Amino acid sequence: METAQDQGFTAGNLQGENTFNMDQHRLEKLQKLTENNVQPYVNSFKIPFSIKEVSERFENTDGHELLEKKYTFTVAGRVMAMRQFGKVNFLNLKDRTGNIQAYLKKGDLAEDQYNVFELTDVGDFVSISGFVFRTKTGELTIYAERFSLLTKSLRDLPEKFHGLKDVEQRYRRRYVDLIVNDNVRNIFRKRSAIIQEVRNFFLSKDFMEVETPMMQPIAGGATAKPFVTHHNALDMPLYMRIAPELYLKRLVIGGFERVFEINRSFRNEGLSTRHNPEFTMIEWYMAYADYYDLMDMIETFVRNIAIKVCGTAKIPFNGRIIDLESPWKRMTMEQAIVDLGEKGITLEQLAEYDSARKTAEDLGIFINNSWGKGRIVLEIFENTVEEKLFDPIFITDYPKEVSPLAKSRKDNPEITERYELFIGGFEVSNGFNELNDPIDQKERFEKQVAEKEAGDEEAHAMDSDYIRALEYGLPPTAGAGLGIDRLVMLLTDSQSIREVILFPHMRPEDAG
RNA sequence: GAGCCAUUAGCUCAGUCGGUAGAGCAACUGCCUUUUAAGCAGUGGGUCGUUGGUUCAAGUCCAACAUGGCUCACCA
Repeated sequence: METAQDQGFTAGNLQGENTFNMDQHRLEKLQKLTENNVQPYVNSFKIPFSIKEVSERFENTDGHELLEKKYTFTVAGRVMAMRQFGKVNFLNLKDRTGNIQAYLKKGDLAEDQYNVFELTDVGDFVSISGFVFRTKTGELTIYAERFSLLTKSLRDLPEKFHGLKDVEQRYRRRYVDLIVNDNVRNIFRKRSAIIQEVRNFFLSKDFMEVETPMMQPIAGGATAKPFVTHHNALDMPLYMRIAPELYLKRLVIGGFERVFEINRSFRNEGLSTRHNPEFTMIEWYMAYADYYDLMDMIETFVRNIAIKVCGTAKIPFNGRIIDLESPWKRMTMEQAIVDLGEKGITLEQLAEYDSARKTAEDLGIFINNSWGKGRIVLEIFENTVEEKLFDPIFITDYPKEVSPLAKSRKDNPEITERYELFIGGFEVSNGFNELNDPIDQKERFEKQVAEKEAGDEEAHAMDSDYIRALEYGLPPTAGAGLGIDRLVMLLTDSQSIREVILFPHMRPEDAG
């Protein structure tokens, strides 16, 4: 049998280097185990039942019946706590489904197994076979008749009571965070459930799930700086996608009238509690629908997901309750500025460039000379209204100037048929009737290209193939994106996006 | 990119006016046959983020740097 020593992996030489700062006592135990021909890392171990299956089966069985019937099971998991009490020992075992207590008594176990147990630490993976009983306090417990070590852990877990709190260490060692902080585990379980519910909703509406390129020759579909990479064999630059939008609409043109993609996108911008360089969203496109249909869909599925995942549509967030249950408000951007923004602003002030600019400047908002009225109105909205939007609200009638891919209204070409959804003070979703006039689209791209040449790194590049695709004909289509990370933040009462991303981006630990 | 705050034992944290580094948990050694933040007695554990500076003397004061958090800017 190959031992740790054969692999040059001994306590002695690890202590000598001590590169990994492992616990010396654990290394000594590891060495003793290998000296006694006990595998500290077994190759394979299979168990028929999870801890939850065992504990749920007997949760209503009283102690007398358990002693009489002696139901015997094998469980496996990580040792989370050990309490020695004379010749008996209690340990808490944890697997993906839950916790159960085990009881080990010296003399009841074969001596060689008890010797292995004595070399076991909190953090090790073990398996225990025995019958189920209840302790004096009534706690369901496995009475160990067989014990084996499955995997030795060489590092101490954080303290049992306070756990791991240091935010930096929690993100850098998310695995430890997940081992000891059940609330963190639950956030990511909820995240997974939310994504499944989103997927199920669209599948149930006859949408097709697709995958489009993450590396693109032209990064389009949003206003954002892309990450750049390079393809060696083709000797060409490639951009990490900032949105899947233009590819998804090509698919609608190709006849897939209802498509969605749960996608990771990448934006080369600053980090914040609401921005991670890579983030997850869902985009969906639906032919023969308009942006009112999109708003109806979102309201339905977000409310239903909240009920399914949180058990209620009135969810706690940042010390308040967000009401997802009542019908969601819809309001035009200019009306929102008047009703919800700084007092004293009128619709008339927002109607013309000069008065809108003066209104903005009076509010201390910086105005670039190249901006038109639409951009100025958006700035006023973002500065005075956005953070106040706590309960869900759809803001509609976005200016054409800031909506290069949305269709203009027939009665007012400067306004697009578009909404943005705000919940909890930030944007969660954005959707609109898709611009399908290739000539109009080409003109808007050209305008963006001019802005790009003037120095705006976030302006759209010309995507000639997309124009060509539109020339074949895109049916009347509505499309939307919804930030999954932000939805998860809302439904888990997380104030930082990094709390809902398993491995948020960090600078290297050893920098400098 | 800017401002503010933090960094002390494996973890959670104290550390007063600048005067030789502390606690709890964890670990280790004993005792204890139904404990559960078990208990009792004892032991070991530190480059106080890094590098400079001031001072007789720095965890403590100053500066720079590193990492993180929050706020702002950019953005979804």
